[in-house]
Amino acid sequence: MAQATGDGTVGKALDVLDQVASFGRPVRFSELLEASPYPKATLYRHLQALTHQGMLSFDPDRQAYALGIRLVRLAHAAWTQSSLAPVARPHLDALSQKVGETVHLAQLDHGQVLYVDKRNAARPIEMFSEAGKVGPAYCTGVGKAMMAFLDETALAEAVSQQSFHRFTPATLTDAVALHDDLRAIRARGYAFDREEHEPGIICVAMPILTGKGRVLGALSVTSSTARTSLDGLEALVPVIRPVAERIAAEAEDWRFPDEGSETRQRMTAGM
Amino acid sequence: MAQATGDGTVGKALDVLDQVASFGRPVRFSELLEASPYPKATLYRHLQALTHQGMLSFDPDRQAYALGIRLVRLAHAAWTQSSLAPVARPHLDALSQKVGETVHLAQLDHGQVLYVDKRNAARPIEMFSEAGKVGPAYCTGVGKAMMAFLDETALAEAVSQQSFHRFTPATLTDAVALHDDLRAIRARGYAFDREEHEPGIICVAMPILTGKGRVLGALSVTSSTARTSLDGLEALVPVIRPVAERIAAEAEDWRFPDEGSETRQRMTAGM
DNA sequence: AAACCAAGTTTCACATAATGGAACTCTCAG
DNA sequence: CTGAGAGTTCCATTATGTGAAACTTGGTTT
Repeated sequence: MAQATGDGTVGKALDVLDQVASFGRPVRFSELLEASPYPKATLYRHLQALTHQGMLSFDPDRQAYALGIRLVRLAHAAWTQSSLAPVARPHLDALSQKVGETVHLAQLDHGQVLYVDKRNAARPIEMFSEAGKVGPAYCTGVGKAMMAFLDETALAEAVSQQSFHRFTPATLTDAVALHDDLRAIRARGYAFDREEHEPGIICVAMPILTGKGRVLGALSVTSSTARTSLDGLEALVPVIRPVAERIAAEAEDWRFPDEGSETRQRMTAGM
Repeated sequence: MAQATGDGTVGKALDVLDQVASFGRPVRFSELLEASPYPKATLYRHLQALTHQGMLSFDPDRQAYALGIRLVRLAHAAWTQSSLAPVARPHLDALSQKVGETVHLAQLDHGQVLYVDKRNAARPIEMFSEAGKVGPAYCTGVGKAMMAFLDETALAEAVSQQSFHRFTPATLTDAVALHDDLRAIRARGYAFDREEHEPGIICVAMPILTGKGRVLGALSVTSSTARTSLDGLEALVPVIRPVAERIAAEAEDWRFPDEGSETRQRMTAGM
């Protein structure tokens, strides 16, 4: 239901791409065929096209399709040219340093939370293996912080995409409970995760909003009930809020440093 | 000439995607139109479809298109399910620790070198802003190490995609010189970068090959002429080679830990 | 305020390109 | 050798993408 991809051929091809992604491992043609709404020939040609384009790679030994490295290249570009993530980087460094806790930066993607950066007080960030992860929106601080400030239609769509799986006793398991919490968040200006996703894990999350109130992303500080409490985290709000505001401001008037924009040929500095 | 995208509608749409990427910043419709081979309406519909699909994002304030965050999500999946990068991770850690120099892991993508991971002896890895970068193949250690072990047709294609720009006096500036070096590399089993890309920067690079001799990627240790010499780097070969072999072996019989593969809904562990 | 202009969006007849059933080819197992 | 399963190609049908041109919108000039 509500499969609703629909955007012509391109949409279908990207469907196939997602399908390959959803397996989380290289897949055989027949496995895809089984799970695909498309007939053999159609699926085949889409796989061909995507492979030819480098969006998929085909491992001839294993006879299996996997996601292609062109995606990594594109994502690098996406991350770099997104106004939010690169601008936020130094601020995340400073913030995690200051509060000594794990800091996340997230954006909303099809009703899900997508983590675009992270600072783990102790260990340094773990690259692609960490950033790029997605998680549920209805039971995470960042997710709720962002949803709370969506306009009506965007919110409705986002809510409809939530699965409301109960992870812990505190998980909000229906749209009504979620809306209540969102209302409170809107009034308060920031969100909490009260062990809603994982027992013992709590966080405060602050939305990152443009001057006009559009949601750019969210910022959170995560800790555990063993180390602190919700009150303890709330005490950090005066530290977190200005960081979020700063990031928003910088992201908004981020005028691109005029790099020579050669087509598809960005040189690296250090080999 | 040799624009050769060609794969039907999907290919064209991905062209557009690349075009947006090539700007390195959010772009207006008209800017794209100017640089696009496609007529207004066609370009417009492709942008619509891609945006709708989350491959592009449209910033309503700026009225500009940028790469979408869906790419980041897909790239995360690509990185995770690629057999090379995740398998290599601990080995890179160990290697950089051991040799105390910068270590790169790269793959070949359309004749260019794509860095998929990196360890910088001193500073921790710089995430998306580093991994995902592309560089020239003909004048880097990893690039030459990989090209040297391609089969004839793949090599011909890769060579044809080199730009042979002279970065330093040592840069190989034509196909003949490159072929000579590749022959030597094939004989020797590993490649050098003799300040060919950047003055003062040298490296040794080892290809990562499957049992059948297929190129999976390459591994390099980079340093500067101030700190060491080519001989000094060559002395590390006995350390590097087994690492490359180990990674190759593990990547080859990487049988995927059977995670529950829910479609498009991978849960995160720590909020 | 009216006229203008540029940027973006929609329309529509047409032609290209995607579709999918079926036939074909390969490879491997019995 | 025979059969089964997986993967690839064919081809008539039809859905889709195409692009010139008309239209709408928002901002600027006279």
